[in-house]
Amino acid sequence: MNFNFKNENQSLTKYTFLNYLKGDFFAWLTDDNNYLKAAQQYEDLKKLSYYRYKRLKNKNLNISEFELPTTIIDGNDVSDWSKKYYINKYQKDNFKIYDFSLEELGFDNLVKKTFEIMQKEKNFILFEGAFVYNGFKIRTDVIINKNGKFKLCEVKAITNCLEYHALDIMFQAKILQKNGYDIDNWILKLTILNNNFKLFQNKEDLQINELIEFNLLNLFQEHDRYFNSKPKDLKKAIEEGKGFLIREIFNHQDYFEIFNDFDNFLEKIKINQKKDKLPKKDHFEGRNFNYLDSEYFPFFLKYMGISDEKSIFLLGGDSWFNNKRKGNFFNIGIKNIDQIENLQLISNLSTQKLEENIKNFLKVKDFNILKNKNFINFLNKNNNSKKFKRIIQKNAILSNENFILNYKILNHLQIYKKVIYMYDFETVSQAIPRVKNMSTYEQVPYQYSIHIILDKDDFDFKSGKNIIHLEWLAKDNKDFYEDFWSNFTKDMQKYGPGSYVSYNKQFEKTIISNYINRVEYKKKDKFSFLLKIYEETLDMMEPFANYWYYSPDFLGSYSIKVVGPHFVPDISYKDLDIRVQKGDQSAKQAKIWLIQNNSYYDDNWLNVRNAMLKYCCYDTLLMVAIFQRLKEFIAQYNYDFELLISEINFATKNI
DNA sequence: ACTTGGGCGCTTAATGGCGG
DNA sequence: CCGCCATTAAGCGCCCAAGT
Repeated sequence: MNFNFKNENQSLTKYTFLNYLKGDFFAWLTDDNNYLKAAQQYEDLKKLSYYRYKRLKNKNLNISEFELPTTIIDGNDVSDWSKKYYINKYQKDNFKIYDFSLEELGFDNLVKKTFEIMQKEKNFILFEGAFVYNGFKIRTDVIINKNGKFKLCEVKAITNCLEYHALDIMFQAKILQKNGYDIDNWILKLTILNNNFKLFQNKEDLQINELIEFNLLNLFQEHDRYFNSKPKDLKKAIEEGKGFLIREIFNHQDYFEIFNDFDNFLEKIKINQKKDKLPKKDHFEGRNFNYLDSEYFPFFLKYMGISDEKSIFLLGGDSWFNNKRKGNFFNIGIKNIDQIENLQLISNLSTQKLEENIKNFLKVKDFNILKNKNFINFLNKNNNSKKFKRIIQKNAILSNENFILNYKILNHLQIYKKVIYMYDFETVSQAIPRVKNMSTYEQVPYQYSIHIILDKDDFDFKSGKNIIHLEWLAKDNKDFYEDFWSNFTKDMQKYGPGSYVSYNKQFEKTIISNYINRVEYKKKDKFSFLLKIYEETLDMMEPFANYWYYSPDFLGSYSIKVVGPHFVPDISYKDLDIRVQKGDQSAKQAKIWLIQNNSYYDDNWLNVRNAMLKYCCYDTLLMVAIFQRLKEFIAQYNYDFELLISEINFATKNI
């Protein structure tokens, strides 16, 4: 490899710092200059983050809203409203307002301007102040000065705070300290969204933006704590003094050295970022293995020479196979799936509760357990195949064969009635809701698709025999919520009673229950049918989530996007409109449309709408296809029910 | 009378799957 | 980014027996 990168004008920001905590490789690659030059050599990198490459290649390129990730759309939205929140909150104090977010002076000039305000002014609110220390540039979301006392707030479009949020704001605090500010006497707060917020419809005639403003002081909350994971009740947890003070991150054992010897650490980062090629790597490092979730992960593996075929990183679908554990396995030399053969794949606790013969059975090595009749019968009878998913997963990969519990699947398929309604909701969630009575990040349904099988014993998804497709998509962004439900209620009864089915029913059930709870003051009987759907909905995901059918192709996943193509590889995304092809694009289109409120309703929207209609039928059609294939598959077998109900007789000679 | 430690069951934390 | 769900790991109080 004789390829050298010359790095000029590197950008050192708080993200450089935060990324470096995850690992030097990751930090190096997330530098724009480094990335761009590396991408010229490694084609994979271009494909992995197409928009990033496109943006960096052509700096003058105007990225349209359609190309912005939804997190950016929400981030900008929350940023805008947080300013109104602070202006509103300190209205009575008559503070001076400085907003540098739209200034085009260049960073150095902003630093000077910020410095002047910080020195001379008293009683002000400053948005997007600029500071620099030792080459590291930061922009502070909000700085408030009240009678000489400073307060720094970091605004996040989230409803809880984790360790990396604490690191984020405390890095800024450290830079301010190095600039000579006495941060020990500053108030440091994380400003987050209040998930109890509701866009109450107090006055009928208020426009949406007026309504948000009306509820504004309840939209945000400030606090100074972070948690290892999200508490069920954040408010209660804070009141009880749970969690950790963000200030204390300086004394956290993992970060103590960094913040105590800050200058030295910054130098280490600078040296790393200036390296002329990708840092060589043969093991995973960092304080955690979170960076394994990065979009660049497939590239990491390839660069480290890790083979795709039997890598332990293929194992997923189980919190036990978390990135940290897999990374640690790799570091101690367990790199391939066959090397985990001897590891205890079931927890001690689970093993203790098993019958002795099963325990012995699982100890056997070099034994094709997935084909063993006794094991299959044991799982068919005991409904606990999910407990053995690691074993199923590992052996399926090693033998490259499917694992099937016919009896379980047959039982599941027999529950379905003659007429089957396969339904799917398309929803959009926004950090700050634009639909009346909605709360932060609440999923708003704007589109549904229903495939109806008129006779479960006589249909075909390819010819369309006995298959009906119904769909609905909001026509404009005004008050579509009620229309959605009245149309859905009507369509779900159109061909009489039947089974109601969705994939991962929990999601659809939540959407329905949100609506039912919201309108309970209205006549109950009007919603009795929705309640019936809520209670009776079957889950097409069940055979896969419970490992009754497992293919090595699944790699631990049972998402419809993995299971669908396994059964019907001939249905593909190829025919779909380019505008809704990529991942979550459909939801993004709707989100833009909702956020823009009334301004976006034009011809462009109508084109997008047509594309969205085309896409929506895909998932429900897949459900019909999966149902049909599963039925055909099971029909091949002759069932020996005598065997299935007989005593499990373990052949001791095999143990 | 007091301390210590193992075993037990219950609760809570941590992780990652699913949908969007 | 959200909520919800499942599994596993860790923490806690409790009992009881053995030791000091």
